[in-house]
Amino acid sequence: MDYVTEERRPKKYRNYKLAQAMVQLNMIDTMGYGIHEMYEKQAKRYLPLPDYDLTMPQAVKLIIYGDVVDPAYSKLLIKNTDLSIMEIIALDRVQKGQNISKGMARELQRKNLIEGRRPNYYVSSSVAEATNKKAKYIRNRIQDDTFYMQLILDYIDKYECATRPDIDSLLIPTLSEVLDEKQKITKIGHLLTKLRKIEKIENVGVGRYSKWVMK
DNA sequence: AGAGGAGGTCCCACAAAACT
DNA sequence: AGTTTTGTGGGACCTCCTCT
Repeated sequence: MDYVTEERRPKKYRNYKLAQAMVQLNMIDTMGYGIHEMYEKQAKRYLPLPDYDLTMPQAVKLIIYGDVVDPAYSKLLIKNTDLSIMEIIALDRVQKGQNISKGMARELQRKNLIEGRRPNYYVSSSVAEATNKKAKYIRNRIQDDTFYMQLILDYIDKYECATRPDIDSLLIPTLSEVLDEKQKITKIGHLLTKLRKIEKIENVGVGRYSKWVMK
């Protein structure tokens, strides 16, 4: 992220000849402006911005999207050509379901560029459609929870019972990237409590031997 | 027996939406 | 504009099991 902003871009290389040699040996990209340029080019083409995967300690994985993920995002960019690069990046994160800072979220919300509630923001495609969309998005969000709950119910229905690890491995891959591992566990805990409260399922046993069954 | 861990429950704080 | 409702994450606490 830092390399995208002005401060972190190299203005010139201190050892020009060394840099040239490294370029010729394909050890570094042409002029060191690559990352910033890629972001700008993708934005100009109304495409989703590149992502970095830093999970591997020895390598950096760059994902460049060749296709539009969220059409609403592209429309928005076309209509708002005066957005700053940081705003575009933040919007892009929203459309990918990733986290953004509170301050940025507030700012984007004020400009009617995003809707929804932390941490479930959505890119709004236009102010005129906002009211329609809002209802739709809220419905989507509620649907998400019922979707997850249905997954749990289906699982228990099929296998008659489910342990917590069963349910975790069932839901964790499908939960939003916004949540980290710990938050996902908490969320699943809440979902289970919810299901128990509406008396769909019940918990038997305790600790390692606890399992969920249909009520 | 006691420490530590796993899993569940309850409740609180916070923020945003909905309501009036 | 102020108030109420709702959704969410997180912490404290409880029970019971396992390990030493």
